[in-house]
Amino acid sequence: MLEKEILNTEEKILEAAKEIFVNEGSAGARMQEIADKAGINKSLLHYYFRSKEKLFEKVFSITFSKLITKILNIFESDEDFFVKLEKFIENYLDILFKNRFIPMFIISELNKKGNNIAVTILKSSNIDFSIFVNIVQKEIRDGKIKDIDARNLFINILSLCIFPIVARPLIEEIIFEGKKNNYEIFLAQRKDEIFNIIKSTIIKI
Amino acid sequence: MLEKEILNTEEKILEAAKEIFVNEGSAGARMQEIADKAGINKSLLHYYFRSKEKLFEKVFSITFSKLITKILNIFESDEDFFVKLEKFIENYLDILFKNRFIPMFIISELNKKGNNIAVTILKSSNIDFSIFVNIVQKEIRDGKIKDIDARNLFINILSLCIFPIVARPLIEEIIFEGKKNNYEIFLAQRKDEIFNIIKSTIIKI
DNA sequence: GTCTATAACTCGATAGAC
DNA sequence: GTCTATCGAGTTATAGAC
Repeated sequence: MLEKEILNTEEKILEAAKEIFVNEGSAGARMQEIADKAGINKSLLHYYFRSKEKLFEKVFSITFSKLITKILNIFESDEDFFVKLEKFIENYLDILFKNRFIPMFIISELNKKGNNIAVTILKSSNIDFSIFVNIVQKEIRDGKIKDIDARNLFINILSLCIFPIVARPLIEEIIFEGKKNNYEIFLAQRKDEIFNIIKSTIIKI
Repeated sequence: MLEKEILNTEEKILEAAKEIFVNEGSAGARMQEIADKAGINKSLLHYYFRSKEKLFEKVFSITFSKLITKILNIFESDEDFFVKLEKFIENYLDILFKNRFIPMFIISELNKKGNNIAVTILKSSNIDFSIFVNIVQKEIRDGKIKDIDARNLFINILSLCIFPIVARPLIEEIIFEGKKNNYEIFLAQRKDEIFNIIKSTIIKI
């Protein structure tokens, strides 16, 4: 019972902190704002997480590992590679669309100079990229796809999926003259576009 | 003479401010740091630009319009479309590589919530995207390229060029295990990769 | 665990001398 | 135009009551 109460407050804080940090960045976020959003007092934040820095560390770490897991695990089923690819693009764009500020947050924090907690977390996360490389190389060996560089494939997929989300304000304004609706329709239609582009880079002729 | 002195100080400030704002973001930047980098006193910043906000406005506006100009003007020559495309990718990747934090800065500031100066500047900049659309449509009419959506083409090119620069810390760590050199070699080799992908989306069969 | 009050500090901005 | 000194608002963090 007591334990549950603790978890509840802690979770409320983490949820609120995530929203504020993601929207405002580590430098722009205010402890007062996080406390307000969590419906608690400012000093409770320090009681649970000691400092703003430590709270940020926790939030970034959780948010980052969730995002990475979603990216790396999805190719691990036994289905046909092209089916997996299509599903991945479909699901991933949906996730990105619903969490549009997360990738910006991650990338932006990782690019900050100075002793960067985000980079420290990234380095200590030990992501195993070779899993993806092995899957791709198996497909190549089996003659299912062209002999391509798995690193290029990976970067191409992420670029085409993430950039339009991250650069949304720019695209919305320049291409769609600020019409939010048009941007969203266009984005939905882009799933096929992205799949076809990636397919054309790996398909055997 | 006096005028020249003014310009020099103003320029020194703008240059220093650009570096600090680009590296730290508007929220993370410190007036003291800008003053130090410009080799002047903090109060001089206020003398020239009144407030941090106004200084940011100036810096963002200049940086943004430089970037946009580079993107939109490059397709405006009379050369063959594929040649223009290849040159653009080549030049643009070089520019991005030398100014790796600029796109992150622009995109990051544009994504901030609240009354956002960056967005105001974007809206008032009146970028004419139709120039690009017209060029593409002419190529289509002339039978030089496939009947494609110019908006998709535009976003594909930018995605493939900008994302790898912006996501550099992530890519460098995940794919190249922190080896800076390997990332740079890989990026140089990607020029062809990007050109070939884009070419395959527009070439007539 | 949670709150109120407040200390300690950072930072943008201004006053005023030169 | 440029500098030194300093104010004052805003923020993180802590002390201490309940």
